[in-house]
Amino acid sequence: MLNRVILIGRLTRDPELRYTPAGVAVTQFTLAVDRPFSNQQKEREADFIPVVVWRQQAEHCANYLRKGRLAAVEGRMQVRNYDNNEGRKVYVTEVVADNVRFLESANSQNQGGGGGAARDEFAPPAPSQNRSFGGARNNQDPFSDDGKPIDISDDDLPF
Amino acid sequence: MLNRVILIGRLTRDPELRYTPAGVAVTQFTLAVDRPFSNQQKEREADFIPVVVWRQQAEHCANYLRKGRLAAVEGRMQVRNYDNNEGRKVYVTEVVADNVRFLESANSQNQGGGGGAARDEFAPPAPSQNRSFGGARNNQDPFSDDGKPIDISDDDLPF
Amino acid sequence: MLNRVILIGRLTRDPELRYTPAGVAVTQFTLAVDRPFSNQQKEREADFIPVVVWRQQAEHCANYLRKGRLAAVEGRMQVRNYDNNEGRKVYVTEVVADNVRFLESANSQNQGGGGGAARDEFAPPAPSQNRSFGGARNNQDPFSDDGKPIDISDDDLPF
Amino acid sequence: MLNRVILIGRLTRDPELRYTPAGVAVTQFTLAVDRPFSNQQKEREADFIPVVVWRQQAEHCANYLRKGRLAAVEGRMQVRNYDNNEGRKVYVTEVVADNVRFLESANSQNQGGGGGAARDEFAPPAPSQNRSFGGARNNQDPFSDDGKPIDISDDDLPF
DNA sequence: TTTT
DNA sequence: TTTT
Repeated sequence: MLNRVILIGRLTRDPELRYTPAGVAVTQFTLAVDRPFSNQQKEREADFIPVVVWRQQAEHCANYLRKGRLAAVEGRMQVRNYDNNEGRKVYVTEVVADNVRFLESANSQNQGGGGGAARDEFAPPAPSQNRSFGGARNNQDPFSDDGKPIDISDDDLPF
Repeated sequence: MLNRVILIGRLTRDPELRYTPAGVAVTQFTLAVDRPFSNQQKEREADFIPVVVWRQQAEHCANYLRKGRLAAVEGRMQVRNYDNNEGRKVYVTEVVADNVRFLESANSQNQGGGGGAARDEFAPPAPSQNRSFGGARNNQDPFSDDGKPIDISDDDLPF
Repeated sequence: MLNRVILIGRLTRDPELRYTPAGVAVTQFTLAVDRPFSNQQKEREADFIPVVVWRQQAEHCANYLRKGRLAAVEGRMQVRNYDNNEGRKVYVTEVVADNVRFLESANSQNQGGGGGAARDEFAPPAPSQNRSFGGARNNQDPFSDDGKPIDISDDDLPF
Repeated sequence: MLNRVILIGRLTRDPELRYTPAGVAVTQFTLAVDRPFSNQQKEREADFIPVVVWRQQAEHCANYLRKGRLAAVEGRMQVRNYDNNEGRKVYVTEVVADNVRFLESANSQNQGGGGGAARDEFAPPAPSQNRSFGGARNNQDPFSDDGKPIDISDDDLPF
């Protein structure tokens, strides 16, 4: 009935932009959110929370976010499940974001490094005809490295 | 850095109260949270979100919440993982609540039914010595039906 | 940059539905939100928080909410100011809701009383041509009892 | 019953640290929170939201926040009222924070400037005996520039 | 009275 | 599989 999540944390990797068969943009990344206090102060701890962003914001995230950057995410918790290749039900919990704020600009000290970004971080997103074309052409499985099903479906669209 | 979740939904079952070896109360339940809109309006959908409550609120929840009741939960998202019996890492996402509100009183129409509740829903919680005794004696695995590890540890205490 | 409020409380009065000159529906009510703990446990305390709802939800609120009912409100804090009749700047803080949940149905025990509601609480909202007509004709000041300016403007529309 | 606010914005001025007669630290500042979209895109708009922080976090804020800095604030909305010198009831709405996150460190480009900060931003807070002494001695009215009553009372303590 |  |  009401489902609201707000997170501030850092990207563990560069975001991954994919497209559904119908050409809808979707970006995934994981946010490392430090816990307020570790139990016995042993080591510092964080929760690693998967985030999904759709449509125009997906492209903004892909263009302006990078590994290590600080971001605020507002959305809702979603629990999906599917049967893995051993016939076992696997549950996946993600935050479906409807609002992402970039809390560090690209000219901060925190460049994510690793060199050789082919993509200009400040270029506006490519025109949408191109994007939906490119998107439809992208036949890699979007979420496979998370053990999620091969094909991202337009049924997953949250709105 | 910031991690806040607010949910309103209905319990899918009666809450389960357990105790850590050190005698700390912990209650688990799952909240069914209706999604704002199903994609193609096919059938009604909900997210089923596991909630963990600690200490005094754990006992309040066990005493006053029942299957089917409406509740508001405020807390943070937590992602745990453990190795299952096939040596595979399993990820568990829960909401660790620091605030639970009961939005339906026990004398509402929505009793959860199923008859024969031995426990008086309006009785004050039993004295804590008894409870922590009983708790420490309870050697069933608390989270087993979710595929979580047998023993709940005091290391899981959020504060 | 990010502005999110979530409240659960009870209406202090029946909601008031008005219309802007352009015929956009807007409803106002005040939510009494109990404080978690009074300071010295003297008497029970609450915050009385003004809420504004626009468009379709405004009409739902007017139709289904009543004084005393429990509701959840999600929105953003807004601070307006205007010059009062003594030429002094007055600040008004409200929650502009984008999501209102009715936590008690009309057939609960909590009817708000006062007798003689002419409006059927479960009737669907009147057809929109009528409403916007009636709205445009309603030339009472919408927010006057709160000391707010006489005319509600279409400039106040949040989206 | 539930009252939660999360804001991200920039301080409009340096925070002001005061102490209650009993020596409890309290800091006030205003957060400028940009609105998601101005109505007709005329000019950019923001809400200016007063924030109050108590105890240890009050001192952290006074030490590490400055005008112009980005911060995240988590807390609850509080509506106070008092009678002004014309015998008129004035309502004051603030966010009582229980969690403040500094989203820009002091060595960012965004120094707030204005020269001559006597206080070292990275020095740890002064020892608490001194602080509560200094605090108790501070008999200026803490909130006077907001038109609030002269004396801040220990009754205002939220917990 | 307002911030980037 | 994880971020500063």
